[in-house]
Amino acid sequence: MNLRAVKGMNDFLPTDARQARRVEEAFRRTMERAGFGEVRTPLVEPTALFVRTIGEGTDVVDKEMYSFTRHDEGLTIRPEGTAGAARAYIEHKVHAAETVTKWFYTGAMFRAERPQRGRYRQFHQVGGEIYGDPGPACDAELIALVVEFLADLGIGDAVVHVNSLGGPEARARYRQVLVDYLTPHAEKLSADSQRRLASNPLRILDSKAKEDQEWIASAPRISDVLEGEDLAHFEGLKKHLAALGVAYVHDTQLVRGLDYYGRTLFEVKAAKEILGAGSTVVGGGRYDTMIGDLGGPATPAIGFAAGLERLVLALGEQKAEESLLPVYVCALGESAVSPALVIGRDLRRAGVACEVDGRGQSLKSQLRRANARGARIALVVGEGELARGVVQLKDLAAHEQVDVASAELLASVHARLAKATP
RNA sequence: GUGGCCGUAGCUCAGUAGGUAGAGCGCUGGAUUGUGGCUCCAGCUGUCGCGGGUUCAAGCCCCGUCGGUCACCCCA
Repeated sequence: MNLRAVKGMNDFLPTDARQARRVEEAFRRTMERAGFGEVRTPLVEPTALFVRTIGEGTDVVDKEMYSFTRHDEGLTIRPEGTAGAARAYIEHKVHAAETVTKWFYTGAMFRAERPQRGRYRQFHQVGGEIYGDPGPACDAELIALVVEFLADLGIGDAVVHVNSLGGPEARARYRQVLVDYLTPHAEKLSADSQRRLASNPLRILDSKAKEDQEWIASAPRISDVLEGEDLAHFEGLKKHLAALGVAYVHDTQLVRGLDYYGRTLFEVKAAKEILGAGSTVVGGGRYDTMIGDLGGPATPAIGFAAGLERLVLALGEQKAEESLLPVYVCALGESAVSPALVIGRDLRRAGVACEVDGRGQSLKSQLRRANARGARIALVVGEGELARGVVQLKDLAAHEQVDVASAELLASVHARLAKATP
Protein backbone atom coordinates (compact mmCIF):
# COMPACT_ATOMS: atom_id res chain seq x y z
CA MET A 1 0.00 0.00 0.00
CA ASN A 2 1.44 3.34 -0.93
CA LEU A 3 -0.96 5.38 1.15
CA ARG A 4 0.57 5.90 4.55
CA ALA A 5 -0.06 8.03 7.58
CA VAL A 6 1.48 11.48 7.22
CA LYS A 7 4.97 11.73 8.67
CA GLY A 8 4.85 12.47 12.36
CA MET A 9 1.16 11.61 12.66
CA ASN A 10 0.33 8.35 14.32
CA ASP A 11 -2.50 5.87 14.54
CA PHE A 12 -3.61 4.89 18.00
CA LEU A 13 -4.72 1.29 17.69
CA PRO A 14 -6.87 0.04 20.59
CA THR A 15 -3.91 -0.74 22.84
CA ASP A 16 -2.52 2.77 22.44
CA ALA A 17 -5.93 4.39 22.55
CA ARG A 18 -6.59 2.76 25.88
CA GLN A 19 -3.46 4.35 27.31
CA ALA A 20 -4.43 7.73 25.93
CA ARG A 21 -7.90 7.48 27.33
CA ARG A 22 -6.53 6.57 30.70
CA VAL A 23 -4.53 9.78 30.76
CA GLU A 24 -7.46 11.86 29.60
CA GLU A 25 -9.80 10.36 32.13
CA ALA A 26 -7.42 10.95 35.02
CA PHE A 27 -6.99 14.51 33.84
CA ARG A 28 -10.71 15.16 33.52
CA ARG A 29 -11.29 13.74 36.97
CA THR A 30 -8.66 15.94 38.56
CA MET A 31 -9.77 19.12 36.83
CA GLU A 32 -13.50 18.74 37.35
CA ARG A 33 -12.93 18.00 41.00
CA ALA A 34 -11.17 21.36 41.21
CA GLY A 35 -13.96 23.31 39.60
CA PHE A 36 -12.64 23.53 36.06
CA GLY A 37 -15.07 23.37 33.15
CA GLU A 38 -14.21 21.81 29.83
CA VAL A 39 -13.80 24.04 26.81
CA ARG A 40 -13.69 22.78 23.25
CA THR A 41 -12.43 25.22 20.68
CA PRO A 42 -11.89 24.74 16.95
CA LEU A 43 -8.81 23.04 15.57
CA VAL A 44 -8.43 25.87 13.11
CA GLU A 45 -8.00 29.51 14.10
CA PRO A 46 -6.97 32.69 12.34
CA THR A 47 -3.23 32.62 11.79
CA ALA A 48 -2.95 36.06 13.35
CA LEU A 49 -4.11 34.70 16.70
CA PHE A 50 -1.03 32.53 17.04
CA VAL A 51 1.33 35.09 15.61
CA ARG A 52 0.23 37.62 18.20
CA THR A 53 0.14 35.34 21.22
CA ILE A 54 3.04 32.98 20.66
CA GLY A 55 5.13 35.63 19.02
CA GLU A 56 7.02 36.21 15.83
CA GLY A 57 10.56 35.02 16.12
CA THR A 58 9.59 31.81 17.87
CA ASP A 59 10.17 28.58 16.04
CA VAL A 60 6.57 27.58 16.49
CA VAL A 61 5.31 30.56 14.54
CA ASP A 62 8.16 30.97 12.10
CA LYS A 63 8.46 27.45 10.80
CA GLU A 64 6.27 24.93 12.51
CA MET A 65 2.71 26.01 11.87
CA TYR A 66 0.37 24.28 9.45
CA SER A 67 -1.01 27.38 7.82
CA PHE A 68 -3.05 27.84 4.69
CA THR A 69 -5.20 30.37 2.97
CA ARG A 70 -8.85 29.79 2.27
CA HIS A 71 -10.92 32.47 0.58
CA ASP A 72 -8.26 35.04 1.35
CA GLU A 73 -8.37 34.15 5.03
CA GLY A 74 -5.14 33.08 6.71
CA LEU A 75 -5.85 30.02 8.82
CA THR A 76 -3.73 27.75 10.98
CA ILE A 77 -4.30 24.37 12.51
CA ARG A 78 -3.63 25.04 16.16
CA PRO A 79 -0.10 24.42 17.40
CA GLU A 80 -1.16 24.77 21.04
CA GLY A 81 -4.25 25.31 23.12
CA THR A 82 -3.83 28.49 25.12
CA ALA A 83 -4.40 30.96 22.30
CA GLY A 84 -7.69 29.47 21.18
CA ALA A 85 -9.01 29.30 24.71
CA ALA A 86 -8.05 32.93 25.28
CA ARG A 87 -9.78 33.90 22.07
CA ALA A 88 -12.94 32.11 23.17
CA TYR A 89 -12.76 33.71 26.59
CA ILE A 90 -12.67 37.14 25.03
CA GLU A 91 -15.15 36.47 22.25
CA HIS A 92 -17.83 35.24 24.62
CA LYS A 93 -17.17 38.03 27.14
CA VAL A 94 -16.79 35.46 29.84
CA HIS A 95 -15.11 37.97 32.14
CA ALA A 96 -18.45 39.78 32.45
CA ALA A 97 -20.21 36.67 33.69
CA GLU A 98 -17.72 35.70 36.37
CA THR A 99 -14.57 37.17 37.81
CA VAL A 100 -12.56 33.99 37.85
CA THR A 101 -12.80 31.37 35.13
CA LYS A 102 -11.21 27.95 35.19
CA TRP A 103 -11.13 25.92 32.01
CA PHE A 104 -9.50 22.73 30.87
CA TYR A 105 -9.16 21.18 27.44
CA THR A 106 -7.81 18.09 25.73
CA GLY A 107 -7.05 17.60 22.10
CA ALA A 108 -4.77 17.35 19.13
CA MET A 109 -2.19 20.01 18.30
CA PHE A 110 -0.06 20.31 15.17
CA ARG A 111 3.50 21.44 14.65
CA ALA A 112 5.58 20.64 11.60
CA GLU A 113 8.71 19.66 13.49
CA ARG A 114 10.98 16.79 12.65
CA PRO A 115 9.46 13.91 14.58
CA GLN A 116 11.38 12.17 17.32
CA ARG A 117 10.68 10.27 20.47
CA GLY A 118 7.88 11.99 22.37
CA ARG A 119 7.52 14.68 19.76
CA TYR A 120 5.19 14.36 16.81
CA ARG A 121 3.60 16.57 14.20
CA GLN A 122 0.19 15.70 15.48
CA PHE A 123 0.40 15.39 19.20
CA HIS A 124 -2.08 15.66 22.01
CA GLN A 125 -2.21 17.89 24.97
CA VAL A 126 -4.29 18.25 28.06
CA GLY A 127 -4.21 21.68 29.55
CA GLY A 128 -5.81 24.08 31.98
CA GLU A 129 -6.21 27.84 32.20
CA ILE A 130 -7.30 30.21 34.98
CA TYR A 131 -8.43 33.70 34.04
CA GLY A 132 -8.98 36.58 36.41
CA ASP A 133 -6.90 35.60 39.42
CA PRO A 134 -3.61 37.48 39.66
CA GLY A 135 -2.35 36.08 42.96
CA PRO A 136 0.42 33.63 43.72
CA ALA A 137 -2.04 31.36 45.54
CA CYS A 138 -3.65 30.73 42.18
CA ASP A 139 -0.30 29.74 40.69
CA ALA A 140 0.47 27.45 43.59
CA GLU A 141 -2.88 25.74 43.44
CA LEU A 142 -2.58 25.16 39.72
CA ILE A 143 0.87 23.63 40.11
CA ALA A 144 -0.36 21.46 42.96
CA LEU A 145 -3.22 20.35 40.76
CA VAL A 146 -0.78 19.25 38.09
CA VAL A 147 1.12 17.27 40.69
CA GLU A 148 -2.12 15.64 41.84
CA PHE A 149 -2.96 14.75 38.28
CA LEU A 150 0.40 13.09 37.76
CA ALA A 151 0.13 11.23 41.04
CA ASP A 152 -3.33 10.02 40.08
CA LEU A 153 -1.82 8.64 36.90
CA GLY A 154 0.89 6.87 38.86
CA ILE A 155 3.67 9.32 38.06
CA GLY A 156 4.59 10.28 41.57
CA ASP A 157 8.28 10.90 41.08
CA ALA A 158 8.16 13.85 38.70
CA VAL A 159 10.08 16.99 39.61
CA VAL A 160 8.55 20.46 39.55
CA HIS A 161 10.79 23.27 38.35
CA VAL A 162 9.68 26.84 38.97
CA ASN A 163 11.12 30.18 38.08
CA SER A 164 9.91 33.73 37.66
CA LEU A 165 10.50 35.93 34.69
CA GLY A 166 9.00 38.94 36.33
CA GLY A 167 6.57 41.14 34.51
CA PRO A 168 7.21 42.59 31.07
CA GLU A 169 9.48 45.36 32.41
CA ALA A 170 11.54 43.04 34.54
CA ARG A 171 11.80 40.58 31.74
CA ALA A 172 13.01 43.24 29.32
CA ARG A 173 15.45 44.53 31.91
CA TYR A 174 16.86 41.09 32.53
CA ARG A 175 17.11 40.37 28.86
CA GLN A 176 19.30 43.44 28.52
CA VAL A 177 21.44 42.48 31.48
CA LEU A 178 21.97 39.07 29.99
CA VAL A 179 22.83 40.40 26.54
CA ASP A 180 25.29 42.89 28.06
CA TYR A 181 26.90 40.10 30.00
CA LEU A 182 27.18 37.64 27.13
CA THR A 183 28.04 39.91 24.23
CA PRO A 184 31.72 40.32 25.13
CA HIS A 185 32.06 36.54 25.07
CA ALA A 186 29.90 36.01 22.03
CA GLU A 187 32.52 34.33 19.87
CA LYS A 188 33.15 31.73 22.57
CA LEU A 189 29.53 30.65 22.66
CA SER A 190 28.16 27.79 20.60
CA ALA A 191 26.94 28.66 17.15
CA ASP A 192 23.36 28.11 18.25
CA SER A 193 23.76 30.42 21.19
CA GLN A 194 25.35 33.14 19.11
CA ARG A 195 22.25 33.09 17.02
CA ARG A 196 20.06 33.09 20.11
CA LEU A 197 21.86 36.12 21.43
CA ALA A 198 20.00 38.14 18.86
CA SER A 199 16.79 36.18 18.54
CA ASN A 200 15.98 34.89 22.00
CA PRO A 201 18.79 35.42 24.49
CA LEU A 202 16.89 33.94 27.41
CA ARG A 203 16.99 30.57 25.79
CA ILE A 204 20.76 30.50 25.97
CA LEU A 205 20.24 29.56 29.61
CA ASP A 206 18.69 26.36 28.33
CA SER A 207 21.58 25.47 26.06
CA LYS A 208 23.04 22.01 26.32
CA ALA A 209 26.26 22.85 24.48
CA LYS A 210 29.27 22.28 26.73
CA GLU A 211 31.06 25.41 25.58
CA ASP A 212 28.15 27.48 26.89
CA GLN A 213 28.03 25.95 30.35
CA GLU A 214 30.63 28.10 32.08
CA TRP A 215 28.99 31.29 30.88
CA ILE A 216 25.58 30.06 31.89
CA ALA A 217 26.74 29.08 35.34
CA SER A 218 28.08 32.51 36.13
CA ALA A 219 25.42 34.48 34.30
CA PRO A 220 23.31 36.99 36.19
CA ARG A 221 20.08 35.41 37.36
CA ILE A 222 16.57 36.51 36.73
CA SER A 223 15.86 36.26 40.40
CA ASP A 224 18.60 38.83 41.04
CA VAL A 225 16.77 41.49 39.11
CA LEU A 226 13.33 40.74 40.43
CA GLU A 227 11.93 43.44 42.64
CA GLY A 228 8.73 44.89 44.05
CA GLU A 229 5.57 43.04 43.23
CA ASP A 230 7.31 40.57 40.97
CA LEU A 231 9.50 39.50 43.83
CA ALA A 232 6.60 39.38 46.28
CA HIS A 233 4.63 37.26 43.84
CA PHE A 234 7.41 34.74 43.51
CA GLU A 235 8.01 34.62 47.25
CA GLY A 236 4.28 34.08 47.76
CA LEU A 237 4.27 31.24 45.28
CA LYS A 238 7.15 29.49 47.02
CA LYS A 239 5.48 29.90 50.40
CA HIS A 240 2.22 28.35 49.20
CA LEU A 241 4.00 25.51 47.45
CA ALA A 242 5.86 24.74 50.64
CA ALA A 243 2.61 24.77 52.60
CA LEU A 244 1.08 22.39 50.09
CA GLY A 245 4.06 20.10 50.42
CA VAL A 246 4.84 20.35 46.74
CA ALA A 247 8.46 19.44 46.22
CA TYR A 248 9.97 21.84 43.75
CA VAL A 249 13.30 23.24 42.68
CA HIS A 250 13.88 26.87 41.88
CA ASP A 251 15.44 26.48 38.48
CA THR A 252 17.04 29.80 37.67
CA GLN A 253 17.78 28.65 34.15
CA LEU A 254 14.20 27.73 33.39
CA VAL A 255 13.02 29.75 30.45
CA ARG A 256 10.17 28.86 28.19
CA GLY A 257 10.04 29.44 24.49
CA LEU A 258 6.67 31.01 23.99
CA ASP A 259 6.63 34.79 24.18
CA TYR A 260 3.57 35.29 26.25
CA TYR A 261 4.89 34.15 29.58
CA GLY A 262 5.68 36.46 32.47
CA ARG A 263 6.20 36.03 36.20
CA THR A 264 5.53 32.44 37.18
CA LEU A 265 6.98 29.79 34.95
CA PHE A 266 6.99 26.10 35.63
CA GLU A 267 7.85 22.78 34.13
CA VAL A 268 7.47 19.26 35.35
CA LYS A 269 10.09 16.75 34.35
CA ALA A 270 9.65 13.03 34.54
CA ALA A 271 12.15 11.36 36.83
CA LYS A 272 12.57 8.64 34.27
CA GLU A 273 14.63 9.43 31.20
CA ILE A 274 11.81 9.09 28.76
CA LEU A 275 13.22 11.50 26.24
CA GLY A 276 16.73 11.99 25.08
CA ALA A 277 17.28 15.43 26.51
CA GLY A 278 15.20 16.77 29.34
CA SER A 279 12.03 14.92 29.94
CA THR A 280 9.57 17.71 30.17
CA VAL A 281 6.09 16.41 30.51
CA VAL A 282 4.26 19.55 31.57
CA GLY A 283 4.97 23.19 30.87
CA GLY A 284 3.12 26.26 31.97
CA GLY A 285 3.21 29.77 33.23
CA ARG A 286 1.49 33.04 33.78
CA TYR A 287 0.52 35.28 30.89
CA ASP A 288 -1.04 38.35 32.42
CA THR A 289 -0.90 40.53 29.34
CA MET A 290 -2.21 38.24 26.65
CA ILE A 291 -5.94 38.81 27.11
CA GLY A 292 -5.45 42.54 27.02
CA ASP A 293 -3.07 42.32 24.07
CA LEU A 294 -5.69 40.45 22.10
CA GLY A 295 -8.16 43.23 22.66
CA GLY A 296 -9.95 41.81 25.67
CA PRO A 297 -10.27 43.41 29.08
CA ALA A 298 -6.98 43.38 30.98
CA THR A 299 -7.21 40.00 32.67
CA PRO A 300 -4.45 38.10 34.40
CA ALA A 301 -4.15 34.45 33.42
CA ILE A 302 -2.09 31.36 34.00
CA GLY A 303 -2.10 28.01 32.30
CA PHE A 304 -0.29 24.79 31.61
CA ALA A 305 -0.23 22.05 29.04
CA ALA A 306 0.89 18.46 29.30
CA GLY A 307 1.92 16.28 26.40
CA LEU A 308 -0.18 13.16 26.26
CA GLU A 309 2.33 11.07 24.33
CA ARG A 310 5.01 11.98 26.85
CA LEU A 311 2.79 11.14 29.77
CA VAL A 312 2.18 7.74 28.24
CA LEU A 313 5.93 7.27 27.91
CA ALA A 314 6.36 8.24 31.54
CA LEU A 315 3.73 5.71 32.53
CA GLY A 316 5.76 2.99 30.92
CA GLU A 317 4.63 -0.55 31.36
CA GLN A 318 1.83 -0.55 33.84
CA LYS A 319 -0.45 -3.48 34.16
CA ALA A 320 -3.28 -3.79 31.71
CA GLU A 321 -6.68 -3.50 33.30
CA GLU A 322 -9.07 -6.42 33.64
CA SER A 323 -10.96 -7.75 30.69
CA LEU A 324 -13.61 -5.51 29.24
CA LEU A 325 -15.36 -8.53 27.85
CA PRO A 326 -16.70 -10.86 30.50
CA VAL A 327 -18.84 -13.05 28.24
CA TYR A 328 -18.18 -14.78 24.92
CA VAL A 329 -21.08 -16.46 23.15
CA CYS A 330 -20.18 -19.43 20.97
CA ALA A 331 -22.63 -20.55 18.28
CA LEU A 332 -22.32 -24.14 17.14
CA GLY A 333 -23.88 -24.89 13.82
CA GLU A 334 -25.79 -22.70 11.44
CA SER A 335 -29.09 -23.06 13.27
CA ALA A 336 -27.53 -21.75 16.50
CA VAL A 337 -26.25 -18.49 15.08
CA SER A 338 -29.48 -16.53 15.25
CA PRO A 339 -30.30 -17.67 18.80
CA ALA A 340 -26.74 -16.77 19.83
CA LEU A 341 -27.12 -13.30 18.39
CA VAL A 342 -30.32 -12.88 20.37
CA ILE A 343 -28.61 -14.01 23.57
CA GLY A 344 -25.82 -11.55 22.96
CA ARG A 345 -28.19 -8.68 22.40
CA ASP A 346 -30.19 -9.52 25.51
CA LEU A 347 -27.04 -9.70 27.63
CA ARG A 348 -25.97 -6.28 26.42
CA ARG A 349 -29.40 -4.88 27.08
CA ALA A 350 -28.94 -6.11 30.63
CA GLY A 351 -25.60 -4.33 30.78
CA VAL A 352 -23.32 -7.32 30.34
CA ALA A 353 -20.54 -6.79 27.80
CA CYS A 354 -20.27 -9.72 25.44
CA GLU A 355 -19.17 -10.79 22.02
CA VAL A 356 -20.94 -13.29 19.79
CA ASP A 357 -18.99 -15.68 17.61
CA GLY A 358 -21.02 -16.45 14.52
CA ARG A 359 -18.13 -17.43 12.28
CA GLY A 360 -19.23 -21.03 12.17
CA GLN A 361 -15.87 -22.44 13.18
CA SER A 362 -15.09 -25.29 15.49
CA LEU A 363 -15.92 -24.99 19.17
CA LYS A 364 -12.23 -25.37 19.94
CA SER A 365 -11.48 -22.40 17.79
CA GLN A 366 -14.22 -20.34 19.39
CA LEU A 367 -13.15 -21.19 22.92
CA ARG A 368 -9.57 -20.40 22.06
CA ARG A 369 -10.70 -17.02 20.99
CA ALA A 370 -12.84 -16.61 24.09
CA ASN A 371 -9.77 -17.28 26.16
CA ALA A 372 -7.59 -15.00 24.11
CA ARG A 373 -10.15 -12.23 24.51
CA GLY A 374 -9.93 -12.61 28.25
CA ALA A 375 -13.55 -13.66 28.70
CA ARG A 376 -14.58 -14.95 32.09
CA ILE A 377 -17.54 -16.92 30.78
CA ALA A 378 -18.21 -18.71 27.54
CA LEU A 379 -21.77 -19.54 26.62
CA VAL A 380 -22.08 -22.48 24.29
CA VAL A 381 -25.18 -22.38 22.15
CA GLY A 382 -25.51 -25.55 20.07
CA GLU A 383 -28.22 -27.61 18.52
CA GLY A 384 -28.31 -29.97 21.47
CA GLU A 385 -28.73 -27.16 23.97
CA LEU A 386 -31.38 -25.44 21.89
CA ALA A 387 -33.39 -28.64 21.70
CA ARG A 388 -33.33 -28.91 25.48
CA GLY A 389 -34.06 -25.22 26.02
CA VAL A 390 -30.71 -24.61 27.74
CA VAL A 391 -27.41 -22.91 27.18
CA GLN A 392 -24.13 -24.28 28.41
CA LEU A 393 -22.43 -21.84 30.74
CA LYS A 394 -18.71 -22.41 30.94
CA ASP A 395 -16.75 -20.60 33.61
CA LEU A 396 -13.35 -20.29 31.98
CA ALA A 397 -11.60 -19.25 35.14
CA ALA A 398 -13.12 -21.89 37.40
CA HIS A 399 -13.03 -24.67 34.78
CA GLU A 400 -16.64 -25.49 35.49
CA GLN A 401 -19.54 -25.86 33.15
CA VAL A 402 -23.25 -26.23 33.72
CA ASP A 403 -26.38 -26.23 31.64
CA VAL A 404 -28.63 -23.29 32.38
CA ALA A 405 -32.26 -22.96 31.32
CA SER A 406 -32.63 -20.13 28.84
CA ALA A 407 -35.02 -18.31 31.12
CA GLU A 408 -32.47 -18.23 33.92
CA LEU A 409 -29.48 -17.41 31.81
CA LEU A 410 -29.23 -13.77 32.76
CA ALA A 411 -29.44 -14.47 36.48
CA SER A 412 -26.84 -17.24 36.21
CA VAL A 413 -24.43 -15.05 34.26
CA HIS A 414 -24.76 -12.29 36.82
CA ALA A 415 -24.22 -14.72 39.65
CA ARG A 416 -21.10 -16.11 38.01
CA LEU A 417 -19.63 -12.73 37.29
CA ALA A 418 -20.25 -11.69 40.88
CA LYS A 419 -18.13 -14.56 42.14
CA ALA A 420 -14.50 -13.83 42.68
CA THR A 421 -12.16 -15.16 40.06
CA PRO A 422 -10.59 -18.32 41.47
C1' G B 1 16.77 22.30 8.43
C1' U B 2 21.53 19.12 10.17
C1' G B 3 23.71 14.43 11.74
C1' G B 4 23.95 8.98 13.44
C1' C B 5 21.60 4.19 13.05
C1' C B 6 18.15 0.91 10.66
C1' G B 7 14.79 -1.17 6.50
C1' U B 8 14.26 -9.66 5.58
C1' A B 9 6.99 -13.27 7.17
C1' G B 10 1.39 -9.88 10.74
C1' C B 11 5.26 -8.95 15.15
C1' U B 12 10.56 -9.52 17.15
C1' C B 13 14.68 -10.78 14.61
C1' A B 14 18.71 -14.51 12.42
C1' G B 15 20.97 -14.96 7.73
C1' U B 16 27.84 -17.32 8.24
C1' A B 17 33.62 -15.99 2.61
C1' G B 18 28.14 -13.17 -2.49
C1' G B 19 25.50 -19.57 -4.44
C1' U B 20 18.12 -16.87 -5.42
C1' A B 21 15.50 -17.22 2.82
C1' G B 22 15.03 -19.13 8.25
C1' A B 23 13.62 -19.11 13.80
C1' G B 24 10.48 -17.68 17.75
C1' C B 25 5.80 -15.48 18.62
C1' G B 26 1.10 -15.17 16.36
C1' C B 27 -2.58 -17.40 13.16
C1' U B 28 -5.20 -21.99 11.10
C1' G B 29 -6.13 -27.19 11.56
C1' G B 30 -5.42 -31.78 14.17
C1' A B 31 -4.34 -35.09 18.68
C1' U B 32 -10.37 -34.61 21.61
C1' U B 33 -17.53 -36.41 15.73
C1' G B 34 -18.93 -30.05 20.19
C1' U B 35 -14.95 -27.96 24.91
C1' G B 36 -10.10 -22.89 26.07
C1' G B 37 -5.48 -21.67 28.79
C1' C B 38 -0.37 -26.20 29.20
C1' U B 39 1.71 -29.99 25.73
C1' C B 40 2.55 -32.40 21.01
C1' C B 41 1.98 -32.67 15.53
C1' A B 42 1.07 -30.32 10.84
C1' G B 43 0.33 -26.03 7.84
C1' C B 44 -0.11 -20.78 5.82
C1' U B 45 2.00 -15.92 4.92
C1' G B 46 7.90 -12.91 1.91
C1' U B 47 7.85 -7.68 -4.79
C1' C B 48 14.55 -9.56 1.26
C1' G B 49 11.86 -0.84 1.11
C1' C B 50 12.44 0.87 -4.20
C1' G B 51 15.66 1.81 -8.65
C1' G B 52 20.17 1.14 -10.99
C1' G B 53 25.25 -1.01 -11.09
C1' U B 54 29.27 -4.93 -10.35
C1' U B 55 29.04 -10.45 -11.00
C1' C B 56 28.08 -16.67 -14.13
C1' A B 57 25.31 -15.65 -9.46
C1' A B 58 23.34 -10.10 -4.87
C1' G B 59 19.28 -10.23 1.22
C1' C B 60 24.69 -9.83 1.44
C1' C B 61 29.19 -5.48 -2.47
C1' C B 62 28.69 -0.16 -4.92
C1' C B 63 25.60 4.29 -6.19
C1' G B 64 21.08 6.64 -5.77
C1' U B 65 16.34 7.10 -3.74
C1' C B 66 12.25 6.52 -0.33
C1' G B 67 10.72 5.26 4.50
C1' G B 68 11.48 4.59 9.75
C1' U B 69 14.04 5.83 14.12
C1' C B 70 17.20 8.48 17.51
C1' A B 71 19.68 13.00 18.50
C1' C B 72 20.51 18.42 17.57
C1' C B 73 17.61 23.05 16.90
C1' C B 74 12.95 23.96 19.27
C1' C B 75 9.27 22.25 22.27
C1' A B 76 4.35 19.23 25.43
